[in-house]
Amino acid sequence: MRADARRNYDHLVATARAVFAEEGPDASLNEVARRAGVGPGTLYRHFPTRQALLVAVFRERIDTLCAHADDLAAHAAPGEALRTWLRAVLLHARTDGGLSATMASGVDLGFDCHARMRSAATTLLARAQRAGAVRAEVSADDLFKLVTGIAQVADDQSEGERLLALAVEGVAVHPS
Amino acid sequence: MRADARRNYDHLVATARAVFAEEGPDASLNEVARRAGVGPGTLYRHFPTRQALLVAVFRERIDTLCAHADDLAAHAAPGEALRTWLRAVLLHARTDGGLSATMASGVDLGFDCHARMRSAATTLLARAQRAGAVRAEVSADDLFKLVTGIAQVADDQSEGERLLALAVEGVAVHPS
DNA sequence: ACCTGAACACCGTTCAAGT
DNA sequence: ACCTGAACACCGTTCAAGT
Repeated sequence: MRADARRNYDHLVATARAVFAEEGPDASLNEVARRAGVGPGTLYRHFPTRQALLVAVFRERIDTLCAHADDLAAHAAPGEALRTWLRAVLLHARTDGGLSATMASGVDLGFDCHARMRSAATTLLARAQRAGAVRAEVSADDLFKLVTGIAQVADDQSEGERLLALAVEGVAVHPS
Repeated sequence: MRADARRNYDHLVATARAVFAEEGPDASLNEVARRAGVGPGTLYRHFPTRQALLVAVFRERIDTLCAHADDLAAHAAPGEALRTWLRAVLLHARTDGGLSATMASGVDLGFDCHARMRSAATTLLARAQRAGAVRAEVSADDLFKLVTGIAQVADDQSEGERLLALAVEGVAVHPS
């Protein structure tokens, strides 16, 4: 990779991060290119699709979430570890909406973003299920879909957490 | 309202129904106008916003859902009535995606669409709560947000119903 | 190799001009 | 009154021409 190409690549990612944060994941790609000071063609050369650009931007966040999952698996009670992680996923999905779509899309991207998230979720989920805290028939994908669905309709994080808690505990009353 | 205006209005609604069904709620309004054989200005004159057009299209469906709710309130067991209705709402929200956004948006539209859905939901919900079948702290808006969130991420109706059942019964295991 | 930016086919929206 | 459709400012995407 030539030096100027590398520089453009990095600068595009940084600019895209800012633009997505400001205007959401539907922001104009032409504007990203404009603000990065390159032609639109350069953006498309590096990132043939909007998804590709989103993934580049979110990569570290996904790393962070996975690390958080490892930490919780090592130090927190099974049920609470899963709940806490889902709230963290919700926060990220809400903050930059694109992450949400990216996770729920199921399409596997250039690198193993989806796979890593799935594996982090599976670890926490299996642990909670072994402890008898979560229904056996629940899958990691179920959880992602619920969280990303909630992320898309919640007006703010606290409403999102409320809905998430509702889904986790159940809308229905259970005989106790 | 002049006769040609009335005719255009009706034809636009019918065309929009078809176009939204084909291409989803983000379909091009210019194309709706084109297929209806009128200028884009005419569309905007009748429906100043996309929401206004969506509401006109979905009006009957909303009527149907409300009637369904009344029927269930009269004939089904409280908890099951609510569940059945939520599945019906999910189906409609999934079928024409716009209904989903319309309901969750919370903005009150020209006519009482949102209010009527809310009242239908509240009736079924209150009944289920009185019967002790649903948590007391759950609100009608909570239910709409959950259903519409699920509608947006579910790939098909059966997956949606699965997620809905999960949220209603709860992801967590409850001591019994 | 890589970048540029004009160009294309679209979009939503407006508004002068017509009937 | 109501409709028309050209016009404007955008968008995503491509691709010949440059360095």
